[in-house]
Amino acid sequence: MTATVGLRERKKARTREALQEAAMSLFTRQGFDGTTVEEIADACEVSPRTFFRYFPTKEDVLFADADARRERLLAVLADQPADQPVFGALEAAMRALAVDYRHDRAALVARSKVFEGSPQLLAYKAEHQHGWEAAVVDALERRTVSTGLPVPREELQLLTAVATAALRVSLDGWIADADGLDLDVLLDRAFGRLASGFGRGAS
Amino acid sequence: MTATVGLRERKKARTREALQEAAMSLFTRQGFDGTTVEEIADACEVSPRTFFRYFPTKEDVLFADADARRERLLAVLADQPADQPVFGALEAAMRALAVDYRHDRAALVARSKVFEGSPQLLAYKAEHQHGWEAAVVDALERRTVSTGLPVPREELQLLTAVATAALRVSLDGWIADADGLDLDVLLDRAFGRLASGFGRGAS
DNA sequence: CCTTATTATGGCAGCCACTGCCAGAGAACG
DNA sequence: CGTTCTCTGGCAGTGGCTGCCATAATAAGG
Repeated sequence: MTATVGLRERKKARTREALQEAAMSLFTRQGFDGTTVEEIADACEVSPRTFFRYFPTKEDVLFADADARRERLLAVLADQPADQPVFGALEAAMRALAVDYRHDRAALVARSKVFEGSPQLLAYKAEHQHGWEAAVVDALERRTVSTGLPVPREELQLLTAVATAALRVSLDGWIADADGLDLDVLLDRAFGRLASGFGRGAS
Repeated sequence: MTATVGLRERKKARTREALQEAAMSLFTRQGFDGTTVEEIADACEVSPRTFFRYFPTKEDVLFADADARRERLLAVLADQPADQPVFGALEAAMRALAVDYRHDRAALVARSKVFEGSPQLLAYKAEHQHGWEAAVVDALERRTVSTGLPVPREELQLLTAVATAALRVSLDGWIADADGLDLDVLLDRAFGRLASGFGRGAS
């Protein structure tokens, strides 16, 4: 175990990246379903068997970035001041995530196109986000426990689901680019609506 | 084309039902992933090839009821009075759906257990619900257009996502049976929270 | 250095979901 | 009764995914 990254780890990282890039490239050209693992592996001069040593499924090759983002979101959530209300903390976290997305809209759009082409892939993504929501709820629960103000778990679930929906709708609108609005504006609208409630809201 | 149901159609319906029941039975006993299509087909004395003539995927054998429910939900939505605000109509529709679920809690719990056992299946379910949300948004859009009060599509998406989240959280809580509360009570809570907004809500 | 333990990789065989194709058995219809 | 339609089964094949084992390369230790 060398302190500096050994030759082995560097090579692994390179292979991993190469697989991701080759996959994304092939997917955009011929679709997710129209691309076989063998093709991806061949493009990197690796055996298909090796592909599955890096990614448990063909889908997972598209979720490495998302996993990193998830970690960052949880970090942001943990960094929120203790006196911040739960929903406020959630909104801050979602906005932090949005900042991340804004950097590479083109990539997001490309990604979105790939996803659209395969129901299976969309399903996988939905499940991924679901697990992600569960992680957020857990984080919030730990947070509220430590502040001494217990919030029922079911309420945390609802809050998280709602905040996630706001982010999702905003992102979808931004990607579709219906009217060239900035992501921040869309987020302002969505969270604004949530804050004011639906009691006697829009017709 | 006989007006009365011919022998052929009756047999088809019976086979279809038999497949669904055999599948559910096997899934509960040995899990979704631990059951092959061949086993299901054998249990009904049918070839695996035939199974796929009734259901496009192994997963779909579990979604026949859900499809029927979706139709009913859209019908309820269409029946809402024109002066009903959008969110009110959504809540009414979700409550109608809940009435449906209440009838057979045991079945729902069993179903839920089967789903828990397979991430793939959960993914499929999530995608299914997503398509379902899209259908609701479309219905709402037609509705608001006909009442002459246009509501931006993005707002409808947010409303639908939020209402769906409320139903989902309530159902999950009811199934988990944390404290034996009735489904209606859980729905009251969830929709109550949504109505009052999150602006300065719970800590 | 040279030996030894780790670890990454490739290839093979195999399971299972799913599909296209074709042939045969039976219902529907005249 | 004959014709037509459709449901069905079997077969072959693709592709995702896994277990197993041999091999080659790297890392660790003397």
